[in-house]
Amino acid sequence: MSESESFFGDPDPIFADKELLRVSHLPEGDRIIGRDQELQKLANAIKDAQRGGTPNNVLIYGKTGTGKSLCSKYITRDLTQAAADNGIKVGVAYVDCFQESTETQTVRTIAQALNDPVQTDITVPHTGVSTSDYYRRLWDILDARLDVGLVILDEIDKLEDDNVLMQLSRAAEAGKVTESTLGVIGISNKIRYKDSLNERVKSSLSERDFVFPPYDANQLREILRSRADAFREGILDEDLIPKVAALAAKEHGDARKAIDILRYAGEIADEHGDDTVRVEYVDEAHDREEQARLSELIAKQPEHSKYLLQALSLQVQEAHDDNSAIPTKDVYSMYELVCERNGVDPLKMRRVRDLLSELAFLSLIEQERKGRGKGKGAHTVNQLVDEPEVVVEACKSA
DNA sequence: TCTCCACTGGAATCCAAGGCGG
DNA sequence: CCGCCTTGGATTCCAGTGGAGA
Repeated sequence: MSESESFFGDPDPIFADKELLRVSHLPEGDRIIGRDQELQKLANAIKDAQRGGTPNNVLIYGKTGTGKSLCSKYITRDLTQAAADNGIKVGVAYVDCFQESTETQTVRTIAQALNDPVQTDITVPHTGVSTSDYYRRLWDILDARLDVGLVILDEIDKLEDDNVLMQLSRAAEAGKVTESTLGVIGISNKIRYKDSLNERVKSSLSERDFVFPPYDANQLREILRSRADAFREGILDEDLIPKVAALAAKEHGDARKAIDILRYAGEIADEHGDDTVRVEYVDEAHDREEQARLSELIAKQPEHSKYLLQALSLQVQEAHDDNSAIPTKDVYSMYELVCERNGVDPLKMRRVRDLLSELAFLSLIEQERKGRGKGKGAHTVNQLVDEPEVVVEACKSA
């Protein structure tokens, strides 16, 4: 790559089209690997929509990185086009229930995604109106500009209550919408999710359910090869893709992880000024991937949760024992210091306990209740799941 | 086995931000 | 513009818990 000197610097020596290595990159149909059956089943479930009929509601299960979101997005996009050829207007709303976990937020997001203010003359404000108002606007939007609305609820198990599912799945029969119809695609990591639903929602929501199995090493290898165009010709070490695929297959067959590791390996080669992406970079790339995933999760947390994580990390470091469990009270006093250092007012104890149990729910920390003996009552101790140094680093970058 | 009491966690309440109808 | 309503985060209040020490 040294022959093309330019005032604007050399072209990227490693990547030809890095976009291909973004996880959100939606490949063309022939490039979704090893999911032909699943795509066909999904298509069958919702195919009525392309003639304006009501699609079946679907629940999809599978571990992270098994292509659930990808296939849902792909198939709904395909359906929207096929329907448009029949003169049927299909709208797709994608909701990440991790981010929009309350009923109000979910309805609002759906309404915003399906709305076109110019066409419907309906506004969907960010705050200030009641939940039922959001519902009413959503129904109006559906009737006004669509024949079929498809709602993808990703990480559906993170929803706080299932009222929204009830409303969505029964919208048509309850006469909320008359000119249009509605289908729901729910995506869950937890295979037992269905058991937590009440009977009515369960029967209407999971008319069909599918399980996406983890990718095996062969499929992962193929997936990685299909994205190898992201790199310049011939710079990948021969054993690189098989090694990354084997690593990811061992860890739950997560394709997203595999792609991320491949990208990091490329970046490491770039930093070393190396013109080959060597197989030796894989371990470091793996570390980076784990750190990045943690940072991403921590970055999504509220400000004070980050301070709490920092406080807990500091105490664990002070204790010189990565597995030491810190009582909530001690975490709180350290947290007050962290807040002071950052120039913010600390939250009260009660609120902090809520945030801590939320962090425990996300498996960023572990909590255990302990007794303390006479006159001491019960209390909770908190433990970091990850290395304190890593957590502190993640909090800083977030 | 009983008791003690700090900590837990549910519930009520407050507050800020923001839309809506009059 | 004003009063009223909604949501969601934070605070306040308080009854209940639970396990080591007696």
